Amino acid sequence: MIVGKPRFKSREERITEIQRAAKKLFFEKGYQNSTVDEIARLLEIGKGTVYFYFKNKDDLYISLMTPVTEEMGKGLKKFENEIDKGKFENGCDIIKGFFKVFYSLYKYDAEGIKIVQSFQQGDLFPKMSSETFETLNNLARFSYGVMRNIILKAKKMGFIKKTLDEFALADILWATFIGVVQLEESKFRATKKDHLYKTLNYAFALIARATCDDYDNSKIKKYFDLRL
Amino acid sequence: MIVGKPRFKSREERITEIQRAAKKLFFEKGYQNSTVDEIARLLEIGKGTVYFYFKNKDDLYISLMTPVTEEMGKGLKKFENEIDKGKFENGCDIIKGFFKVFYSLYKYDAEGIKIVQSFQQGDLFPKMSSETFETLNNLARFSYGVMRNIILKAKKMGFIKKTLDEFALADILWATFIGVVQLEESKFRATKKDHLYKTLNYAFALIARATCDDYDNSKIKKYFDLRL
Amino acid sequence: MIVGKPRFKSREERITEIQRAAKKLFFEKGYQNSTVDEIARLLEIGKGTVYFYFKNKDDLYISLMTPVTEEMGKGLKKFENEIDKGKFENGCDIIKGFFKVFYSLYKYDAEGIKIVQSFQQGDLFPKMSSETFETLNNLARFSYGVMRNIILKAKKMGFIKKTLDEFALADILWATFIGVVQLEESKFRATKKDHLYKTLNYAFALIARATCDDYDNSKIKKYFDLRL
Amino acid sequence: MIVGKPRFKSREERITEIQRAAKKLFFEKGYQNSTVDEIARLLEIGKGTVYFYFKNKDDLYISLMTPVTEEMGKGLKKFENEIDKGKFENGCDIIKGFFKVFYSLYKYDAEGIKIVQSFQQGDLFPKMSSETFETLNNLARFSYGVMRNIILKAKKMGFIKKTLDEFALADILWATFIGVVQLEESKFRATKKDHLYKTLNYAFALIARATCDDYDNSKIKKYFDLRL
DNA sequence: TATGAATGAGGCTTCATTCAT
DNA sequence: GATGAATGAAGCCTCATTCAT
Repeated sequence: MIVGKPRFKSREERITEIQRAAKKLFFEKGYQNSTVDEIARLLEIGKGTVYFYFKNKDDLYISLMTPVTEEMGKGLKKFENEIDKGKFENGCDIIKGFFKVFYSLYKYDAEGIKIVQSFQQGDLFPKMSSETFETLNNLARFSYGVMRNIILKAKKMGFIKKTLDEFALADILWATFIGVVQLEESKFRATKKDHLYKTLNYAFALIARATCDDYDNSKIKKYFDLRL
Repeated sequence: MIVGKPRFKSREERITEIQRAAKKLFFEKGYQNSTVDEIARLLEIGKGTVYFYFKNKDDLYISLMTPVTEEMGKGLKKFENEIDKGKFENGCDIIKGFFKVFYSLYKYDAEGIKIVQSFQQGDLFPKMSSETFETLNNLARFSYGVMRNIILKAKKMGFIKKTLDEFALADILWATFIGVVQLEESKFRATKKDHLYKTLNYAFALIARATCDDYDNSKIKKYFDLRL
Repeated sequence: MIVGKPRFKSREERITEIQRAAKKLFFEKGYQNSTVDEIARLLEIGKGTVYFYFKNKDDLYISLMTPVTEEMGKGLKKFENEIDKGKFENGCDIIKGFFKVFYSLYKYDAEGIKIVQSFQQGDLFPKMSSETFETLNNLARFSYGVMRNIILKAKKMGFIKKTLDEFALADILWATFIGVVQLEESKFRATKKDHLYKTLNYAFALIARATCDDYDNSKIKKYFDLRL
Repeated sequence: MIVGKPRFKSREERITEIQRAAKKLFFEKGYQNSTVDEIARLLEIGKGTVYFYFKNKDDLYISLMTPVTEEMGKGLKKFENEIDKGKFENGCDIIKGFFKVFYSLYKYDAEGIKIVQSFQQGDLFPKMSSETFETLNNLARFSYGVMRNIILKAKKMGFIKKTLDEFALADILWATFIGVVQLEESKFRATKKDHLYKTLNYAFALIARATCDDYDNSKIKKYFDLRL
């Protein structure tokens, strides 16, 4: 049996390296169109090495969701803390805060977000172990919890209308983010024109205007830099 | 004239039948997890028959997008005509109109929408012939055109703010729809609770409030049956 | 995708053909050293064809046990019937009868017997579905039942000693058969000399002498053609 | 002289340790279903260490046959010596002597016997170097030689019939042992009831009765503790 | 001596697609 | 038109073996 020279790297390096390559491929061609073989070839490592660090292809795939999911939790928590410290002055500011957290997330890991989306689309359910499913769901639930808390605080501080439903609003904020990302990426593939920032900003400006009690156009102008 | 029962189903019938079965399976298990064999078995027809009517599996898959895409075009066109006939009285009404078109579309063909989404996510690009791609893109562009026209008309009629960007708004309407559908379906799989109508209605109510010059809460109440 | 010409055979033919090839390979090289690929190549059929008729490699393997197991049941049942018809005249005759059933089984399907042996050795337990396991166990239990019945009848007819334990004797008859087959095959591989018939006959002659009340050397001579 | 604890185990210790672990695994799950990794993990040593002491997996496997094969040779030789010293008084005693050697062998190393069996079944032939094959064959031939010698001596001493064929009888003794072990282990796996001793004893009692000139039931009773 | 990360040949299995009937 | 047996490329995964440390 012929075995090539092993070139050693630290566990962390390898894992990151493999995840990066996997993400690149998954992003370009979709999960099902990417093969483990290709990931290995891309890194010039053996196929077996991938399986040394990940139980199977799905495990690798799902591991890509964790960083972005955790990052979202962290970002939202930090956001909440800053609200507690009085760093936000009105509702527009709060909605802009959501925008910033989400857009940072996109900048941090666009591929990861795509994977979360495809996870949400349910294409992986049959293949996932129920533990993994639970882990991911817990992370997601945590983020939702923080989002709702933030909305409740904003209501209490009189920044947004007290009549708003924090469950619906949290859903809509996230859904809008995901929907716009998906749409703009699709358009980008066809036209090579990147309107993500602009459109996302516009969408959150609309939400700001709709949710803030005391809004006037000057605030929209200030926080979103546009006139509605 | 008396005619005996036809031994074979008509071309149209067969095609519809196969598409229905395929859609069901694709919806339940995803494209890659459904096999042509399974589709045929579901219909109790031979596998070869599927290939008689569709060039290949991808062709079948892509064909499922057409009805929903066309239906959207038709729905929006009809909407536009009704505006021209003066059937809408204000901006809330218009946004509610969009909601109705989109929600009808969902009722008409939820699976089809999922397929459009996965198309937008780019999972099929490598497999699609450029002609098919063009056909679908044209249908999509048509719908976008109608949406923008409607927004322009609403602006002209003074129903919504003149400062609004019809390109951004059309994107956001569609993105919000897609994002909410995806999110709520994902939640439905986990919780079996269906909040789609409620959340979608809430989202469009927010957009209505944000976009209509003259809104007051009574109109939101009237058209969306809720208080913001 | 390039697909070769299909050459059609009847379901039965194909199954038999595949089983024959598999048996040949398994016999020559053992289960684990035979590949599905090789079976297909041997028959000049596609690998997929094997999987069209057998759920998986184990299923194919296990299917090879059925004929020999059934044949044994049939052989023993026939033997029992003949005893009922008074066709056997003494204990030596009965033991010779067992010899004949077993040796015919070997002639009928030597490879199948080897597979039964390796099954008994437990190398397949982890891989077998519990239903298959049950099916095979039931067939085996049936044969054991018939063997014990025959022994009981022989006791009742005064052919063999009444003190004999039919459970132990049934076990020993089968164990001796299996043990001798295994040993002589092993020797055959090394020396190319086939002593199976001779040794098996000798072994059953010994058992005959040990179990029959009324034996004398002339009966051993008559039924086993040798002097002890 | 005071000596510090050795940091590393001695060569002999390591080898024995690895063999013990390997035997345990091979016995439980079969050769092909056991991995080198698992053996190493069981011992909490590195996989490479196994390869330091054994050329490869097959080498390790085959090495497991040596102790039991040697032990058999020793046991039979000791048996022969005792016969020479006049410690056996009749044929039943001799056959019981064989039983004792074989059953001790089983107690000494049941797993080893299983491996010898699978070797006899030929599952390892393709993988074995011809030197190893020769070594093992020589050991086996030696044991057979001793067995035949014992039988010849027993004949000369008038303990067993002079007409008996020592070649056939040696084969049958070993084959019966192997066959019963295999059968009873198989039954044990299914029923958890251990009848090995009982059945083996019964089988050798039958052989005793068949081979000894002067037997009467009291001797069977004395040496095998049962009535035939 | 001992380790364990790395390798890649090789096996099993799936399934889109074809084509003789 | 309709069928389904046959195909084989292609993918996933295992694991014996190596070798730098």
